[in-house]
Amino acid sequence: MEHFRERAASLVVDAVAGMGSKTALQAEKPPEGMGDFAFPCFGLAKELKRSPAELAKSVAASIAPDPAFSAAEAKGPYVNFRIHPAELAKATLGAVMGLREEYGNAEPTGKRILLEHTSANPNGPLHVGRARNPIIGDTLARILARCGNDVTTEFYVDDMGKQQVTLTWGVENLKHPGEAPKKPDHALVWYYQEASRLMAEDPRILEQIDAMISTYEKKDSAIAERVRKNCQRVLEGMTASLYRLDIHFNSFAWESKYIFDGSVDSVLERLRKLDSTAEEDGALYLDLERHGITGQERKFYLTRSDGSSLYSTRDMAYHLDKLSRYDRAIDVLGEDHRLKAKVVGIGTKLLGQDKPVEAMFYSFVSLPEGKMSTRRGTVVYLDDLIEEGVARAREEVDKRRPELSEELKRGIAEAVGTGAIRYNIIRVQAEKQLVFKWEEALNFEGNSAPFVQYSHARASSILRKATEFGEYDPALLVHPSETALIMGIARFPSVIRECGDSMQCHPLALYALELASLFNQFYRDCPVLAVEGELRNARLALVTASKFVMLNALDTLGIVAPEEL
RNA sequence: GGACCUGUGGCUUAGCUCGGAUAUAGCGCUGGCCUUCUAAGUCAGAUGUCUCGGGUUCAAAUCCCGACAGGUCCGCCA
Repeated sequence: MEHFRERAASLVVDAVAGMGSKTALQAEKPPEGMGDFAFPCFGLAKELKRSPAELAKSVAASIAPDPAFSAAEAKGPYVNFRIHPAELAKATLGAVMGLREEYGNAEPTGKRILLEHTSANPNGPLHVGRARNPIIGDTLARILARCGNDVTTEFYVDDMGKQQVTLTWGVENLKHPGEAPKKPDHALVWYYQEASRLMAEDPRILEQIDAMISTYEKKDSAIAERVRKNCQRVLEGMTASLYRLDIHFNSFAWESKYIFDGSVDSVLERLRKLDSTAEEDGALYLDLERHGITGQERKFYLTRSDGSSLYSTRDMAYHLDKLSRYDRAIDVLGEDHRLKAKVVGIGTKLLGQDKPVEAMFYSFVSLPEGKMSTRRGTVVYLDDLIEEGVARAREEVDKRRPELSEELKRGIAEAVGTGAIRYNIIRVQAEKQLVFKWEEALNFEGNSAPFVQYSHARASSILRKATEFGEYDPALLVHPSETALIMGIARFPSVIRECGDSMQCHPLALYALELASLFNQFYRDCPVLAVEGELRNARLALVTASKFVMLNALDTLGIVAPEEL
């Protein structure tokens, strides 16, 4: 596709040069039925003082004939190119058949990227608000990997915060009234909620917890041990939930490590020497005024009066460590972290690290009745969403495919239920606020994962019934539905690249939907198994290619593509 | 009060980086399509002051300024 675009652009440049201008016209997508690339002539018209429509005509007339295009003509003030369908079919199908699962992948960049995501406080199970992070993070990791990078994913475990100490206090001082749930994150969250409640009521409990924190920060390894043990258990529960969504981490980084190994101390020592930092009552702060942040936000504290470190300071130590080991460090963060991330980046830069701290942000998911809060228990847990999704998918499978084996039905239900959840989160721009609604989160039709999975299954079904096919002639694929589908397939590599460059996932979800829709139109218009001879071979090749690209798109979204639905 | 993000048919949403020809799709609504490779599909139709007001431009959903609404942050918490 890019090849054709560049070819068209260069033909236009040549034609325009003949008219005495060096302006490079930008190709854009014309409306339906007007060809494949359009070059507007308004800018050129101004330069040459001629009317755009008249100019388009003379540009079109002086374009050299090229086998890649079946037409290059003026349409009003535009010069429109139509790609030769046979040429497009040949180039596109050839590429997919050669690369198969790798089609769409970019050349290796040689870059090592550390992608930090999820990093949820281990004080209870993941809820659907927090779930936006791992789903975006994992999808972005898959996109960046297909963009040719060597990607490592990491979960930063906050085992030093008040929330974790509160949880530990609860576990050590309270007794669960009934039978605790089996899954460790669900078992432990009660202690956190109950301890938070008691702490708010009884100042003596608050004192005890504060005392634990203070001892902990003086590098008390016994307390560290106790807190970490509980974090570890909650973490096991979280990773089990994410495992079901096919989300895994290459590594875990523990916040306390950076305290105990002295790296936070050394960071503080170096920060203290900077002109940008100052002290107030013994507390060190970064003056952000010269970094364009004014007003009440300008003093950003790095330590308390007693010299102990704060969260963002430890985060600087962590990011310096990441940047020293990788070419790029990217964080997936909730929008509440915007200022903190900016300051961490300022800090690492001041300490001589020129690589930026890159981040992408998402807005929160709320419930129709308001915000989600683990402490207050006003949440929908990710585990419940997955259970419900898979159960509803199972009902559909039972209804539609009663003849399938139990094993197949179970597999399809799992793929559809979890796929629908991932797709629903990723399909919208990350910066948009989301209100969680069951019927949207578990949508199985229209703009959804099952829609794409269904098209993939249709393709698989055709190929299952076809005998082997050998040579095919792409030039036979000239039906408008075939050409449109091939055009869609040809776009995949640039969609992947665009997502990687802009660190956005939703264009890929929308692309997968479009491709599936194009396949459905082809399916409607062009019988495959019922036609004879050469055309059948060519269409089987197109079905094969479509299946690979739907598979690759779904795989990049972390969604399973079953052979049957 | 200051800073950042978001505002597109009844609902959800793409397009905004890089201004161009009829503003994208889904849900819902109206009416069609299963002796034809899986109807979780498909076709047709209705539904839009692109939050509002200015400005720049031959041309603004898109760029600039100002309002308004929702979210987030502004703690020696995380």
